Amino acid sequence: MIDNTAKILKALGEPTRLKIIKVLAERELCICELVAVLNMSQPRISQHVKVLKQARLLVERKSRQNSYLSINRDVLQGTRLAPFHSLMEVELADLADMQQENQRFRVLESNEDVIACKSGVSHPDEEIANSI
Amino acid sequence: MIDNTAKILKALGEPTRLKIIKVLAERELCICELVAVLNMSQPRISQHVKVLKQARLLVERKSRQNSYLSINRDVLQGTRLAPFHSLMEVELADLADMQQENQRFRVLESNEDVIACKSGVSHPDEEIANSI
DNA sequence: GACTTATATAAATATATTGTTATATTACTA
DNA sequence: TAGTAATATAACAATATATTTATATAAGTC
Repeated sequence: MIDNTAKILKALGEPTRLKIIKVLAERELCICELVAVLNMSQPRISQHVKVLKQARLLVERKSRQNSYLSINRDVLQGTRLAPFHSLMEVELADLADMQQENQRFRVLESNEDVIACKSGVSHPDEEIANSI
Repeated sequence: MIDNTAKILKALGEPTRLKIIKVLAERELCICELVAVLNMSQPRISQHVKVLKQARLLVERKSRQNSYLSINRDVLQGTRLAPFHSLMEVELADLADMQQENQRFRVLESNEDVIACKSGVSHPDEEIANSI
């Protein structure tokens, strides 16, 4: 119990991982979208996601080649760590630490890399295929 | 906000520090008592306590030469991180990970080192001076 | 002021973590 | 099944962390 609790708290106790959690609180995103929003290298995102998955804080849904990550509400539900709770209650748009991330998140659909990743020539996404 | 939250979660995300928090949830203790309960070296305890104080999770009360530590309820109050919350709700006595610590905690008053530390020849503690 | 005692800090070591670049893997598509 | 795209992993360097032993500091006593 001590070790598992420490593992979960440690997984949350890193700025990049907190940002991933905070962005995923908006909605499910795939790795390439996290890369675009956080403006970090793909291995860096993958490695942090791995830590969060190992702590069972994220769940993964595979669709085509994409890995969609979302918050595991079962583990995080009813959390009561005040500062974390405060962090999660603040709107992403109001979070001074994440202004750039928020900006990129808002225009995600026009991000070239994401478009290439999600609607690439090789396998157009259902939704995008329908909406275009 | 991100950085401060990460700092607090990171401070909590280490087994020894979680144990310190869990024991201090029972009652205020000085460093030498933590040393006795957790059966760890004094520098080790002091260093972890320093991290917890820097994250503002502990507050310190000085009495004679002793530093009494207690949980900063202002920071931890209303926490909502489920596994941490669960941990704090379990009785120390029921926590499989801390059976030995619990045992030492229950007999703290008969621990030689603690007696020496708190009621040493040089400056008997009020309470002990009264009770002997 | 000399001597203890409680705690803090320093120095050293071992291990862990983070981030980068390069490469592997896996799933799709043509 | 060859090629490509999305993600994972490996190898490495840089930094951070945890622990121990030894020593310093600071508060109390005589």
